[in-house]
Amino acid sequence: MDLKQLSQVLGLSQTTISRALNGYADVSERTRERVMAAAREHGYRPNGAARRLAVGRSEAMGIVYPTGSGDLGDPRFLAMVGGLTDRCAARNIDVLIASSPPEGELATYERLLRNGRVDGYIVPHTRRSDPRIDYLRTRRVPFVAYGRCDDCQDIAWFDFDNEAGMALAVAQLLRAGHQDIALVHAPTSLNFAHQRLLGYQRGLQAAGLPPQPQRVVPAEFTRVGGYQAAQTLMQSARPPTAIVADNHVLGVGLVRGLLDLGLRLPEDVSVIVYDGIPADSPLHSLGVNAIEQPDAASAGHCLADLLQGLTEGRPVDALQVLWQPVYAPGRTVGPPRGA
DNA sequence: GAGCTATAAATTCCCACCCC
DNA sequence: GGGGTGGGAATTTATAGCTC
Repeated sequence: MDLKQLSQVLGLSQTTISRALNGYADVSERTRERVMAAAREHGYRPNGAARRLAVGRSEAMGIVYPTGSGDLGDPRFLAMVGGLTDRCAARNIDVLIASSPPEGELATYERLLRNGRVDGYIVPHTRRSDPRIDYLRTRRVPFVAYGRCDDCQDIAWFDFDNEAGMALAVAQLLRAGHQDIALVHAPTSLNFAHQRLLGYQRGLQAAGLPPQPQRVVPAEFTRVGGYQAAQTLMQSARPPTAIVADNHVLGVGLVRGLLDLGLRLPEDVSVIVYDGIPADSPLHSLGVNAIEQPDAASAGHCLADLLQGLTEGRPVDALQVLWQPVYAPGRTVGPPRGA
């Protein structure tokens, strides 16, 4: 049943029915109740396409992820999306996930907007200099960055304190007696990797240790990257006594690589993985020490709330949220070998 | 084939009507 | 006269159908 048919059933205009159902104050309570009851009885639901046409909104928000990033196999990303979807669904907003080749991301953002498919965006995996953010800022499209960038004072964002988290990891290893700590990190064009590198340097500096650039190993943002980094570090003439992986994708590969080299954790080398080993990995049972960003689903809720705040016109500086990561003890940090 | 018109379904601005 | 109530018409974009 459509609006026209419902209006014929009730003997009221389409206007009155629409306003009664949408909570307008200039409809009497008696008429509203009558309309609501008839809508329930006849199973009336506004036609979504027509509604979107009339209000000029898609009532959907988008996430564009580059193909090959591995996000859809990432339990943390999926948990965040789950939380985001739950919160948006309660507001009758859909979450549209679009994949795009990395070189075609901006075109995908543009296409979804032009076709009226989304009203706003969540921008994941922010980069220090991020053309997606520059584009959305120019187009004046509501968006929330999931992560910060170098120039993010005037945008809404949600992030974890990556620098503090990595400094915390280094402090834990120092406390266990390690002085020779390596970092395996994702490309520092990604903002989180840049901040975690700063945290690593800050952690050493706080302990009065000199910078150890030879212990900083850049890797591809893949499990293979972590695996190769394990070999690079541990097959060198003087391997480190401890390693921190700056994310769980690299971390899984790193731990697999260390085990394949016949090394014992923590007797031969101590390991901390930022974000931890995902529960769906066979390596999860090792109990790898971690820096954790608790409750990804709540992060999704927060992102939805920030986007809502943006569309309600709240000031941007009230829409910048930084959560603190925590240290999760495990069984892969011990005293340095030979100690 | 080009150009114009009608139509779809819902929202919403503006206004008319009714009754106290 | 004014508040409460409800209706007319414009609006949105894509598309089918019609005329020339």
